[in-house]
Amino acid sequence: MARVRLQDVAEHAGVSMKTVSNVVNDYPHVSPTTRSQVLASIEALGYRPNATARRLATGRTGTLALAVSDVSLPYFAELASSISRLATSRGYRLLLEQTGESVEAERAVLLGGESGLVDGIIFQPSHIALDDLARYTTATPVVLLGEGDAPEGVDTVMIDNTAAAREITEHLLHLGRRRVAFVGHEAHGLSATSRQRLSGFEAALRDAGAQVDPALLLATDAISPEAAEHAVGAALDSGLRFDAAFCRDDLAALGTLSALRRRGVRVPDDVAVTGWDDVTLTRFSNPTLTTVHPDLDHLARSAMDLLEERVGGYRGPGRHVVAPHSISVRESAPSA
Amino acid sequence: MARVRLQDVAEHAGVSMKTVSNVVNDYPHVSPTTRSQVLASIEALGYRPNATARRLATGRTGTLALAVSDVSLPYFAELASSISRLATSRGYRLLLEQTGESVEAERAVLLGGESGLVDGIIFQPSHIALDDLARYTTATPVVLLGEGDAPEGVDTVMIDNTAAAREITEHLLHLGRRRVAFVGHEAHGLSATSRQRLSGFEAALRDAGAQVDPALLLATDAISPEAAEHAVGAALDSGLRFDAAFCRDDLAALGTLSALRRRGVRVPDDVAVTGWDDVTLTRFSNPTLTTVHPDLDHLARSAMDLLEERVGGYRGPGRHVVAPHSISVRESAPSA
DNA sequence: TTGAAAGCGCTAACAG
DNA sequence: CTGTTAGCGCTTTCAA
Repeated sequence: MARVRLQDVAEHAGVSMKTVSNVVNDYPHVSPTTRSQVLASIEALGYRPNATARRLATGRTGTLALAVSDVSLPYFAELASSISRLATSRGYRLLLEQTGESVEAERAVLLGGESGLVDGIIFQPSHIALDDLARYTTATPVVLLGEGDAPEGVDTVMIDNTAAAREITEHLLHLGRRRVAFVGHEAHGLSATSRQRLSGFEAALRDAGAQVDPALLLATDAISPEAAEHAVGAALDSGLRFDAAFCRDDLAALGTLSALRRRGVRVPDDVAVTGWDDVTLTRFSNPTLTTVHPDLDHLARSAMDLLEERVGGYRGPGRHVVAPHSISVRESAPSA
Repeated sequence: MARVRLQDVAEHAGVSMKTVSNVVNDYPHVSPTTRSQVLASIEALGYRPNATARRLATGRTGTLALAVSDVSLPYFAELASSISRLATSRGYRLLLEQTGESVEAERAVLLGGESGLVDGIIFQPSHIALDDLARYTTATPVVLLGEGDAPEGVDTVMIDNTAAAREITEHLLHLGRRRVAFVGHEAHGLSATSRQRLSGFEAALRDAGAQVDPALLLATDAISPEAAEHAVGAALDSGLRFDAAFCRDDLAALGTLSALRRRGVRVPDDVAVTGWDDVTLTRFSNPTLTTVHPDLDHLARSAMDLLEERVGGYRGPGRHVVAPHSISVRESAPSA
């Protein structure tokens, strides 16, 4: 499959490489005759420009990276879908990186492995520490997603986790619930995400004069519905009682619903349940799920905007966009 | 951020570019002294090899593309996660492409836009026609996923859809169900996927002497739980009755469960429901979902194997791997 | 074991 | 409006 090069097209058309290049890149100043001639040659030879060579020559890769822990998690899947669409519409390709549960992998994202491969990175860190983040910041523009502190000089986009946590807890309190469990934070090594949600949760309880019972903080050893089901199940079996469950995310909520159902506990009658992320399936669970709705569109768009500015050469201080959120009220914790 | 080049390292270390290159690429024949010297210089200057330049020089990109319609769909999300992990473990990066509902986009995947960007493509087509597929096959190695016919010479990996459809239909028949609806195929322009599942479905019904009632083929105008909920809801409201629903995929099944629940129809007592794909959430729906379980691991691994052989230069005829499947029996259509 | 130099395919000054 | 030419940063014969 001898590849056809710009050179070959030039010869075939009897013009210079520059002219072919001009045609390929839709340069304005090419005579119509020449243009059609060149186009004919391109067609005849089946020429396709080599993206790699172009990259090397221009220095722009036209590629962005999205790094999340695991795209099989519905929230990240929806985020990836959204970012991918946006990237395409703005003329970028999208490289997908999964960091799993490994801090190493998160570091590698920042170090960029081999650099020069992408113009910028949209990165939702899960486990890496703040100072690590700061240390590994490289020349490649980065926008941080999710929550947690960010090193100075780095752009971030996130919803106000603490406020959202407070709101959805208040929603539970308005329902008259007083023994509210928190489900799904990490048993060891609390993530920034969990920390913020917990903090809003506790603040709301305190403000309402409700008790914050440490026994009601049900940690899990994984971010998964299975782990949540297990944790909630074990708690119930040990005799623990509560009338509401604030779940760290929709997946934990799904596991919680499952644990409750298997034990004949009615939702929302006996226990009201809330999730976080408002992924599609929350509208199809049984019961449907009350959950925090982040404005994913706004989030994705902001991230792309900030990143494009950095790619475009912006060198200023870190910007911090707070994306809007709302509470999607459904059956698992209806309106009062 | 003046980039550090191989050249710079060479000068700093007082050796030639070739030597630095040798060190960077772990070439065997470099004297330990030289090596450590070079490594020191690399460290000192903070050198990172430029991937693009390397690509241009070697011709290998070290990148694979995965093209699916939409990664926010759970099955594709789980597929992408799996393929991404595999790709990483084999030393590739993964470019994510979403084709949405557009045949154009699917063509573009094959044409490769600008080529030379990836070594190979794993592609699950949704809408493109067979002859289109054949016409647009290019120099870039491709492995086709999903179902449907493939042009000669192209590698494919899929489960035996027709057989799986037959099996899960038989499961429903063993439960004594006789009026089985089919939910979720396209109203216009049946996809190859739907066609095969329908054909296995109908074959099983016929073999059992059950009736194939055209009124029970509930098409939807999108591949989504909403669309399925709508279609099933409309059918029920119009007085249509059935005792089982074979859903084209898990999302359609979720929508079906929802429609049934809203109308007080009990699952599985009144209507048994089955899905397809066995995505994570099927274990947490209420009721949990009986569904076709494709061996995703086998599927992903096979696709990678075939692709790597092609990338490695294999030019033989198309291979066709049939990945194993099974039926995951859960509450929505329990064992007889 | 290491060095010199010729590309990989394209872009972009700079001339013409 | 079009041609010439020098890189982009790395790999890779071929010599030394």
